[in-house]
Amino acid sequence: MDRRQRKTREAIFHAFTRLLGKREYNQITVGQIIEEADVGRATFYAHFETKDYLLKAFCQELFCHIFDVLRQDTHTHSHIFSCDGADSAFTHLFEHLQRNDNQILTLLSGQNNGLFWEYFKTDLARLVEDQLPLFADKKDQALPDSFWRNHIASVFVETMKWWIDNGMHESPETIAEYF
Amino acid sequence: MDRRQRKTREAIFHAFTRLLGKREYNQITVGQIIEEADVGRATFYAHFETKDYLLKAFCQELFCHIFDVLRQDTHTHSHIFSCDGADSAFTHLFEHLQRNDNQILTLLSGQNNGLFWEYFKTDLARLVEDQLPLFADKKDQALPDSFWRNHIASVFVETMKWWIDNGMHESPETIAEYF
DNA sequence: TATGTTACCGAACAAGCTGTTCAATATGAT
DNA sequence: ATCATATTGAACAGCTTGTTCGGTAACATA
Repeated sequence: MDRRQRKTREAIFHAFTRLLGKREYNQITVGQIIEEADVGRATFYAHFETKDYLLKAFCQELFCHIFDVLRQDTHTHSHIFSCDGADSAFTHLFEHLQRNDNQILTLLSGQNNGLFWEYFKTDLARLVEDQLPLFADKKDQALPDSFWRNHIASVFVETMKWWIDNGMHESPETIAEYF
Repeated sequence: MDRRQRKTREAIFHAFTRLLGKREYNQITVGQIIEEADVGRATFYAHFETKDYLLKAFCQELFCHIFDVLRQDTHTHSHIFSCDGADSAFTHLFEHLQRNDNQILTLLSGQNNGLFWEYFKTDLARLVEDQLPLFADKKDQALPDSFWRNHIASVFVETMKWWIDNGMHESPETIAEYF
């Protein structure tokens, strides 16, 4: 990819992040983004068809990155330390969250961020898929697999939400325990 | 309330419902609403500050109504038939849903309806509060109460979502069982 | 029936946002 | 050095929002 394109893309992403810290997604306009990114209007639309596509690309890059790193971590750990895979993966995720890596917290907390959670959950699903065997002993035979997968991912997300909404006073380990 | 006000309010609500059947919430404009409702622009803004306030009032009226009826039903039933309170309340809710009472399904399924689910969950919380004792035996002592309440409401909502997204092939009783 | 109050209409309005176009310029790749 | 391509800035039509206004209709009260 052309260096100019990269620079513009990054500038837009960074501006977007900064604005998300101040305003709600719905309240952010393309005009604000291009001003904050110091980029021409036509340039923005050369990169992203609409604001929603920007959000999609943004989440894809961010969440995919986080989960990929996490999955790699887990593999590495299980190779080197052979610690408990399930606990480590989800606990690590809670830890990342508490440290607010990549300002992910800034995005997920707040008011009308259903879209962020939706994208987050989509990427989370793959992690759950990997860790599924570790929940096998808790699953009732009668439950359909797709229901079970969705249930685990949902409960994880809802646990996160509760944690965030309640001020994140508990330790990541405690939350992992609740989960 | 003045009959004229009632008429206008209903007209707007009905128009809103009809439009929600066609378009996504975000795609609906005030212009479309007042045209569909056959109501003056100024009149709309005399009733609702913005489109978001309309949504809020709309959901409040709809969801509150449904849950209130349900709670009354449950009480009546437990008086007359003294059937199992927990199963009946939640199973009844699944049944209402399957019959698509008040077109509630039309609102909850679809794409970007995070707001609807949010309002739904808020009203659901009160029902859960009532039925809480029935889950007491399943609760780990270590869990905070607020976590537990949120967990039950969340799992219910996520179960509903899964059911809807997967075509609602299962019977209400089966889904209640899964839940 | 008469009177005062309140809601509605509809048209117009400023302000803002969106997404597109274009020729001119700057930057990158080879 | 040359060509391809990304960016710019400005202008644009079209749409949406929320407000204002005088005139008209419906309501409540006596």
